[in-house]
Amino acid sequence: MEPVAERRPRKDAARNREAVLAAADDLFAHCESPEAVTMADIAAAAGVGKATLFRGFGDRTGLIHALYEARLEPVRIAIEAGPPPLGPGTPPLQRVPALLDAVLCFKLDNRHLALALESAGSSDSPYRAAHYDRWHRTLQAVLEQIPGLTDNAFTAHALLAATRADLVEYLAGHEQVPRERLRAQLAAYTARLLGRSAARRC
Amino acid sequence: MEPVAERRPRKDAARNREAVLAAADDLFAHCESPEAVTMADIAAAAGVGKATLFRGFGDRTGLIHALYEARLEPVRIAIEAGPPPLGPGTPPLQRVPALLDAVLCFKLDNRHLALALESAGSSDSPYRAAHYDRWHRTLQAVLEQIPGLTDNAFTAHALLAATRADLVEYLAGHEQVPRERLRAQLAAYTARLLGRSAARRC
DNA sequence: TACGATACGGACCGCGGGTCCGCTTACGGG
DNA sequence: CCCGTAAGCGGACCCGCGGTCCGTATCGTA
Repeated sequence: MEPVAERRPRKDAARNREAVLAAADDLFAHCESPEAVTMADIAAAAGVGKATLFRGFGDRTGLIHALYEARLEPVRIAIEAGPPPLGPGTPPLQRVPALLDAVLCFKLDNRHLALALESAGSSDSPYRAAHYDRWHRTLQAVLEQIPGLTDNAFTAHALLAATRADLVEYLAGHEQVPRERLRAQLAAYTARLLGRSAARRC
Repeated sequence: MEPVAERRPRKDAARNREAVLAAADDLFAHCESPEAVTMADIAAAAGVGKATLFRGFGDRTGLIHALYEARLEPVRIAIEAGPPPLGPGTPPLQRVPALLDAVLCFKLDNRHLALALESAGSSDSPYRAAHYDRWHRTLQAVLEQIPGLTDNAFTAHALLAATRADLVEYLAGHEQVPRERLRAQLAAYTARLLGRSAARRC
């Protein structure tokens, strides 16, 4: 019944964990489709036995989640405690587009990962993932501060849906839309939605 | 080099095809997750050998596509040649929300199918499917008719993203949002986006 | 009725996620 | 410094699923 002290892992275990994450990131980044990279591939690339993957991460989606969260952390911190326009203390009308732009940029920079995560099989809907919930709560909270809006929970979902990994991949990859153009379009879309809701009184 | 006459299939083949579609629809409808129903299950439920599935539909995604297109056809027809507010000849500002509502309702009524299709594995992005392209073209074309809008291709994607099957499933299933409320929220969202762009001049 | 073409079905295969168990290695106490 | 032990390792192994093959049954026709 002690507080149990949470024994820290052995040194080699930690080293292996890092090796696996690095190898997985690399493989996902260099392969066409996320499901083209198998667990055995990752284990081999990391110079490690397959069981080590499963012991360390539970299963395939656990591994992907761990990778994703690791890459996401800087963004999370910037949102929770960073300077404007991302951090708190930014006026809502600027923070909403800033949040969405951050999400979009993250997905552009980590297309392979986001894709691997969101297409991980429908057994775990992307909407039940912790990071989605964080983003949704944050966005909704900011929307609440803008007067004249309703149904902010839905609105937040709908806005985030515009940054879905496979859509981003389709537009940036298949349709070759340049990064800056995509960002501009999302910004314009957001602006139109927030509209003259509190900006310019008629 | 003849026009090849496209020999019609044998009677039992046609019957089996229908049996398979019916069985698959039923299984997808009654199972938790789309990937819980295997090809062998479908074959068994249809009283047919596995090879018959693959001969008739190519592969798993082919079968799901066939099912989806079959269920979708009435909606397609209503959009292409039906009466207002869905059909052509409707004023754009009413037709956009009508189109989105039709998509939403279809996905609500066919949650299992839409989910099965969109989570069919990332090898085939939902954005490369024929039906998505149809919807996107239609929606974009209608948006073009509304003055004061830009980036209509992106806007159409973003609006359609709000009706993604897994989002709909999450809201209607997990969050228990009632059907009419969802429809109203999507309508409000759309209306806000189209805003006073041509509705009410200040 | 007889015969070719078409379709059938279930045994079979390969592959990938996940597990098991005998061996190795880190690390704290003597 | 060495030893005991438990945490960690690895790859052979298992299982289930998508997809194929081929001998057999059925349809449609003359």
